[in-house]
Amino acid sequence: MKLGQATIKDIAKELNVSSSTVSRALKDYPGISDETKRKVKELADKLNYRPNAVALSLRKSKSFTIGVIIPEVVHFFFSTVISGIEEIAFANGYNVILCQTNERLDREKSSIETMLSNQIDGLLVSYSKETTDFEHFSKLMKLEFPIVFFDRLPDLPNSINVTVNDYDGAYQAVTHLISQGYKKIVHLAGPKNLTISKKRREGYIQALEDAGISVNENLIVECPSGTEKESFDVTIKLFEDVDNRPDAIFAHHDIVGAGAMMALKSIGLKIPEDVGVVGYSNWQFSSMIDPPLSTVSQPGFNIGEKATTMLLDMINNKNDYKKEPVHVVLDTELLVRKSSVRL
Amino acid sequence: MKLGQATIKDIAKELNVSSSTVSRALKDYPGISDETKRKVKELADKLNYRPNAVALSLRKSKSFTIGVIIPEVVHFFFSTVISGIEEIAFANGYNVILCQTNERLDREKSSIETMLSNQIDGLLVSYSKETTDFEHFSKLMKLEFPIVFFDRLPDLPNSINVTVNDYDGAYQAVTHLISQGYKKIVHLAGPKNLTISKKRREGYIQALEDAGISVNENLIVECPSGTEKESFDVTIKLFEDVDNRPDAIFAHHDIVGAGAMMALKSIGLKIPEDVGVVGYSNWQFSSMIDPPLSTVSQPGFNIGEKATTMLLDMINNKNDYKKEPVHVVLDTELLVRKSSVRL
DNA sequence: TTGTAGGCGTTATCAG
DNA sequence: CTGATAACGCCTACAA
Repeated sequence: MKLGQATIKDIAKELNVSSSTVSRALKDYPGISDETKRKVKELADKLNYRPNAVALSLRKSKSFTIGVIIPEVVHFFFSTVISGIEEIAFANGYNVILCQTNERLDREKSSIETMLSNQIDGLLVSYSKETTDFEHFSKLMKLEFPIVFFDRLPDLPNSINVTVNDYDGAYQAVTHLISQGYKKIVHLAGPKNLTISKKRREGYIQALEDAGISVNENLIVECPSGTEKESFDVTIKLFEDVDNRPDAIFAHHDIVGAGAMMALKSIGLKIPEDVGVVGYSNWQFSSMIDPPLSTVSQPGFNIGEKATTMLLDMINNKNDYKKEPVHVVLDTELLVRKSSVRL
Repeated sequence: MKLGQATIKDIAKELNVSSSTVSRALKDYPGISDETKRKVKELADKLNYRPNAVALSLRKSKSFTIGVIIPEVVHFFFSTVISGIEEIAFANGYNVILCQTNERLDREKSSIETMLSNQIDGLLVSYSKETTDFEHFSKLMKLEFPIVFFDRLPDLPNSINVTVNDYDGAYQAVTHLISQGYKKIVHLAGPKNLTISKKRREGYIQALEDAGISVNENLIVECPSGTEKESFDVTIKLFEDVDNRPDAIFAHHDIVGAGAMMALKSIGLKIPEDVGVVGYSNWQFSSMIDPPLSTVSQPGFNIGEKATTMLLDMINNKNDYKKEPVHVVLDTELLVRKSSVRL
């Protein structure tokens, strides 16, 4: 800010009027002579006047800025969500402050503190994998501070949530595998404390039960870190017993699925002939790997849009979400590709 | 901000001291009795006092916020850069306001206006594909407003720049292809107005010349949008003439490379036996496609870190970059995978 | 139609 | 050791 930005005062001084007159002229208030308005606007233009949003924030106790807490930008899914958030925020004159937690709770907490210091008007949150206690959120919610959670939902009453139908996505994926004749289906699951993981697991279990296949807990293996390497190792282990191998994998996201595919190839198993694989999230790469990975597509952009729209509604009291818990569920879509089709 | 946040005044009133005393006590100024300090801090704690960063910004004419302008978050490369930016900013007590331009100039301009209104202390920019005139930047630079450009560099004297060595990356990639015996190497190039495109093209040309291969302009085809579909179509066309086909492709990024690979497969050509392919940027998917795509890896995270470090130096006058144009060039790394190895 | 004064939360300066 | 005051830029009730 060495910009030497012109202020209302500067304009007032030069024109020999008061700053209130300038302020009003700039906003086309009634009861200002056209002559004055013209002069003021002209000079403002000439001086390249730009209202100081910080002063405005202070004055109005409103910053027109929303905070976004996400685990990691580099996750394709989250980057699409951010796009949606940005779009709506921008269209409504709001700024977006971004903080990634890198899946760490301490980072999450301190980011929120900083954002609050900066007087954000509301918060969009997808919390970290380390977060199991939600008091830092509930504290704010009790004070009626606007928060919308997306993708990862807290175990809190009255939270406002936007997710996809993870249960249904998983159910569809597993049902599809069953329809292709796969019988012994592994679930490479996500961290237990995430609702999305729970829901996907439930969908997996229900699909099996509805097909009359008994659920074997040994076939549900957690891949908490979600890296390719982790799922590679887990998969190798699962397929160790040559006489008793699973014949399909439902992975809780595409990277995990891709890691599993590499493992399968490395031990000479053919996809989809020997083993079927379905992932989750429709990452950018999923259609390009070999064979193309079937997956459950989540509408990330829409999630961002919807969550932001709701948050702005809350901020501007257009809608009273307080009366009941709200949970918007967007539909997933099963994308069937080669990795899971053998009929 | 229905938070009813406690202010210094509140503390002062409750303790029957002046706000200046509270302010000083909170910051451990000398000349405040330990007793007072204790009381103030205790109460501040109890009231969950949080300094109002907006008021501070106004007072100090400094917001501890930097703006970031990028084309699109969903580009893997940019998301890694953001990670690097965030990391350094956060570590130094700075916030990050993010705006994506979606490759549109009007959006770029208005984003900058908004950010300036919000009194950002500096700007990190990778401009849009539509941007050919840089006056909206040079205007600010003349006023000594701190700006660091990364990845896409403007045609401006005295700009502070961080990029990778695109020329060298391309040179290495093409030299590698030549070393594998490929002779008729296509370049699927990026938009002409981007320096990165120019540099990569130059590297491509130089590598050919150094190997004594004459450059055929028909083999340099622009893929401005950079989508899979576009490069698919372009590739199909390039290989139409069965008797006179190229035998290798150097793509200006991995998506373009992947699109080309799909096209090659669709017309029955084998990679790398018939045609070798090298991409650029090392997208997440590149190691997972079939065959794994050779590529030039750019250190996105490091670019973000470096650019932010430099920007903060400028903001805090720790370093005087004004005296001469600065261009930090980080090294790329050629990742040789199956798509380009046939010897 | 315009001006004056006060305040949003904080801190620097000057005065006790 | 502590307090009063002014100022950052803007808006608005009240006054003229």
